[in-house]
Amino acid sequence: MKMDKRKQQVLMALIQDYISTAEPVGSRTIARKYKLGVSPATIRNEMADLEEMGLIEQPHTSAGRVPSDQGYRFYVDNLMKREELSIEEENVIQKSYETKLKDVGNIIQRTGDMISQLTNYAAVVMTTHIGEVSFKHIQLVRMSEKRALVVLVTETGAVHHRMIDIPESISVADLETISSVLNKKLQGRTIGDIRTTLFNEIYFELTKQKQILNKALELVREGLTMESEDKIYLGGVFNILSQPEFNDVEKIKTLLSLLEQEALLSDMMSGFHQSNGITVRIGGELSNKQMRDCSMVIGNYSLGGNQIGSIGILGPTRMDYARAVTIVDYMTNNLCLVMRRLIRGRSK
Amino acid sequence: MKMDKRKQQVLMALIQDYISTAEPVGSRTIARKYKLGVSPATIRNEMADLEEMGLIEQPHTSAGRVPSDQGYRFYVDNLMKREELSIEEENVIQKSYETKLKDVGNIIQRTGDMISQLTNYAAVVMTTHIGEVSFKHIQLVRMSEKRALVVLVTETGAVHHRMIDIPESISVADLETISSVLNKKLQGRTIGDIRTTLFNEIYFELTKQKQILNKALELVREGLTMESEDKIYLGGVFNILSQPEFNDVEKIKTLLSLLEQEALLSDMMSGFHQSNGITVRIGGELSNKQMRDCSMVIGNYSLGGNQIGSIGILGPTRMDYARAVTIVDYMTNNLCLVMRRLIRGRSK
DNA sequence: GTTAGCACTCTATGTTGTTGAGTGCTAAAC
DNA sequence: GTTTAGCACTCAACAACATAGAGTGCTAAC
Repeated sequence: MKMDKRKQQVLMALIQDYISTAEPVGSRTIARKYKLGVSPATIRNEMADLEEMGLIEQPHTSAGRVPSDQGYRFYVDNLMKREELSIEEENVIQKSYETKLKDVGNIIQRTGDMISQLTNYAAVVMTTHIGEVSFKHIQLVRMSEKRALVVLVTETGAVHHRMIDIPESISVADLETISSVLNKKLQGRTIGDIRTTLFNEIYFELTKQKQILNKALELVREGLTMESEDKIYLGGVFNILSQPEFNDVEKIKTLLSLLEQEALLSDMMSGFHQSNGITVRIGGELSNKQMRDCSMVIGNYSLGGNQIGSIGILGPTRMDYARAVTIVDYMTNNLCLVMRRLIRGRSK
Repeated sequence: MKMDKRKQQVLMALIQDYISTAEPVGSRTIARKYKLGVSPATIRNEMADLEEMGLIEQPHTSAGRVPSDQGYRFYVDNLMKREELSIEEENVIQKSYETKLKDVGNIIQRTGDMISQLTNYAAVVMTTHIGEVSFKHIQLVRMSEKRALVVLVTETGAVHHRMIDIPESISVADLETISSVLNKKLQGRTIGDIRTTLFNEIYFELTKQKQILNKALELVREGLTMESEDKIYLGGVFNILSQPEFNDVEKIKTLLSLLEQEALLSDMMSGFHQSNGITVRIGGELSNKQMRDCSMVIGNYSLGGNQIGSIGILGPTRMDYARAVTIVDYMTNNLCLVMRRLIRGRSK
């Protein structure tokens, strides 16, 4: 079946109406509100076609139509128009970053709060796998005879830490030496680099400098593999409970139990590190099938060319995609500036 | 009115039954299930008295009775018997801590997971105000011409960090010097100490050692006042949604919007740093009146005599207080050992 | 002081009827 | 060939009503 102009108009009208009312949309409503210049009967025919094409569906015989996942997909890909944020909204956002920025966590949290406030959906903000980020500083702190804390600072100002075992023979001074050698050697490399290639080199350097046990380095290596300890901020969940599709306690429970699993969230957010653009995952397209009532709009933010994290908006499939995309777009671009401000200081 | 033995028995039976069934309890049920050796009619009389005393109430005329906040209070203070955890449960808990402990956050998260799993309520675990904990290491890392990152490691293995402004004239070497002087001077002091008393002393030392600008120290001071950046873990919220008192979407929304505010949570948890024991806050006793359908059982955990955090169980007022208290008790004590293991390494 | 008996209350549940929105189909109009 | 008016039909949502059952308080007897 051909997707002619009018079918598109009908689909567009239907989706827009459904997005704003959450009620199945009938032919009469479309004819009346969206002035396509044809009668309800004609629209009924078009709708029958659209249904056959799998773009819309009927909850039950005597109800209006509702967009299907495929319908939303077509809308997002072909019909949707980008919006702009209003000046006031941009001001609100900028203002929220104005108070002293203290650390990355801070920024992430504010970003998430802002998003959920602006959209009335839930927001997910996460920092990507640490491997892609440049090394800034490492410090080994001796906590007891057997244990030390590895503290790793990345170029982005993120701090990772982890406790490791140390041989009892290593002194505070030794750890200091190790720290300083590492700092010299690792300057400017990415964490990924370090993990995979640099070890032999450093190992050589260290044995030359001092008779430190083989084990020392292995331990540092162990300390460095802080596998994917992404920080995830999730907020505004209660927002999406206001959406009429979630007035069922069972659904809320499932959703919440899923959202509490950070691994799962992180999973859903990842898988498109490649793209610079914004990804929209609709209903069943999400990696987790239990989330089929939800959609996500996801974008990556970067610093100095490296993608260092993602921003996601989580809402019902009946979500205002145009607005969500606009906001993710704005926020990802903005985050880059804000991060730079955190690290470089206020420029003006 | 006198609270005689039998009234207590009736109250006890009523509360136990209500806790397990969530249904208003009638006189017949008590007579049948709890074998007090009297007829329903007698129990009705006793219940009328208990109601007059404000310990139980009637949702409506033809329903059974339900404990009031006061009723639960009496139960918790006078009637409730401490339980013991079963050996299996203890094993499960111990096993959950067995995999490599990497940092404090790790431990806190596992503790929270464990609690919500064992109780089917929500768990809140937080680290207390940093001021009470001893200093271990400080490091200033230069991030750009104008900015540096202060990284602070406490004796408990917690890492705090914060970005500060620095004068452009300060070099990496200067920061290194400052770091090392600070490290020497601050060894073993508590953060609170440092903030209030030690500054002059260090200031003197530093000016003697090197001509570093006045500003440097002020900045460190600024960096140190990381006010109450408590980390809060909250998990298992979806558990408490299974409780029949939360099958109302409105209630869930209110609850969730409250729980998303960390400040509020932190508020509810604090206010009894004094006590070593376990605090039970029932319904309206909670600092936030919107939470009157919930109760919390809260305990503090400590390390080397210092209270360094709190554990809380959040459930409906109709909560199994005996079990909650047992679990909080076990977990707080256990956490002390686990923390020590994190820092000292496995002892055997 | 305790208990059996009884009238009374009130929610929860199920039944039934009604309403109204929306459809698909047909035949006429354009 | 496309569009539209008209109409019979379907189905969820809602309200009105009836019924059952759990539980109470009171009274009078034990």
